[in-house]
Amino acid sequence: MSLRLFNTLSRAVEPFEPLEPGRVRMYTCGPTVYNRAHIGNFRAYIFEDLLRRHLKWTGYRLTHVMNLTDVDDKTIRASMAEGIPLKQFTRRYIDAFFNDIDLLGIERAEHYPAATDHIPDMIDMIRVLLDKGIAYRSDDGSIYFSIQKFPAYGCLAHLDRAGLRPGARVAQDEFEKEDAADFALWKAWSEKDGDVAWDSPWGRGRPGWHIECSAMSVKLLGPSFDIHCGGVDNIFPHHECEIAQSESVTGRPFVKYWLHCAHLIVDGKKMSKSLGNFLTLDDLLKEGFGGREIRYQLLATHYRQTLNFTRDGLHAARAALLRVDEFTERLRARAAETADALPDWAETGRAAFRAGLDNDLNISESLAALFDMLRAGNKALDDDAVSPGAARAVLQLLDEWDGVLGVLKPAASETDAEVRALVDARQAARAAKNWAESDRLREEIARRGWIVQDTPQGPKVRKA
RNA sequence: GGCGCGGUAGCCAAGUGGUAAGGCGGAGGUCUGCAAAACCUCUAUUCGUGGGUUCGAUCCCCACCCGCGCCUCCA
Repeated sequence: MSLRLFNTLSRAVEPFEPLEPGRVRMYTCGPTVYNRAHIGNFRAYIFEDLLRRHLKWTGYRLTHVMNLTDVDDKTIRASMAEGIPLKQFTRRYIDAFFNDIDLLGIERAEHYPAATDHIPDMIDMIRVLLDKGIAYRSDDGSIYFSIQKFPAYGCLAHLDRAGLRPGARVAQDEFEKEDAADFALWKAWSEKDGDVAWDSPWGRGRPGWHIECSAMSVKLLGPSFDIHCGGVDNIFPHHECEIAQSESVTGRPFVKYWLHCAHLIVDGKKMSKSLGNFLTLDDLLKEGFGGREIRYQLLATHYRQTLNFTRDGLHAARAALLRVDEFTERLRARAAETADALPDWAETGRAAFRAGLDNDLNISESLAALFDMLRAGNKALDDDAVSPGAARAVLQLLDEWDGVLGVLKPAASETDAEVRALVDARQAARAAKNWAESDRLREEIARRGWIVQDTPQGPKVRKA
């Protein structure tokens, strides 16, 4: 069975067939770089990372673009509040973003275009829309997209034009629009923008948010591409607007598969600053959790399901990963240099793992396959029924899986000389059956953050 | 008002018209100087509630209850 994905356009799971055989072009909405990203953002990026890795594992050549929104109301407001140039302000959060995704084991996309580097492309697109009579200029010099001119508007969100009820968030002063539902392609400069402005045929101003993604995706991936991802909140209006703009300009179908990631909640409640459960990666690292545990928890729930992020969940992730690590170590201790055939119990797991991910990235099925294999493998090791060549083959399989999950390999942890000396001293005490001294030394080692385990092969040390 | 999602063991979380994956936690056991880890066994007669369809429903249909999302720039 090959890959099937849920397409928001059809609201159904469809077989995945790229526009060009063997090649996938994918665009994912990236961060707005005005503050530190929160774990909800990372949930989306980790889902996209899983998709990306699985596509590569399947054998596709992949071009993945993730944009950086480095100009919008929030970036402008925040940089002006600090009194520093926009570019300098956003640089700080772009750096933080890359630092964070590294900590979470998120692979780099092929391109990270920044909106401010593509203003001319946006202007070109807007010009075409004006020429076609789809966009219009208002009195203040802003340009709007007329949704009346794009009958399919609403196809992604499955919203009727008639069903669009003006929400509280429609600014009251936007009287210059012909229709309240029209959206801005270009915003004329206003005092609030400070020195953030670009010249255009319609005067100074800046692009609207939606056109940024249309311009950069079409430029880097072409008029039609395979996959576009984002959080569910982007379905409307952002992605709806992208479709309207892009298809109006190119006359071609914009995106074949739209994939959207559900939100997460923290301790059963919506994440919000007022509830004090608004979490950034830094917050969790300060609490002593590692990027690997955080990645595991964010990864382990199916992407279309609301995820409940909890400290308990992080502890559960830590325990589960420890089991994986122990299993890997047991195999390593047994493995030969070269691999033989995979044992039956691993062959079963191999198929099940793959089937899970192919089924719209059903990670739960795949993790179940992993743990089923782990149990069977441990049993076989206990029974001394694993040949060195088989052990190597299973290690290779785990390596292959980790290419997709990005979470199975432990972070390298090197003991220092001091801890090693304590471990040696403890071994000496144990050999002398001096249990009191042995236990005291174990305490000593624990205080330095390490756990000693006595095994038939001698003591093993791991980070607490 | 419109569109849509979800309610499965203490917690997290899959799943299917044929009688409940997996993880964490918990209990007992094997092993161990003691631990730890690992392994074995156990831990939902039951899938929000009430009807219906069916030989059979957690899974399909209807109603209801509860929680949640979107309806113009929040992943």
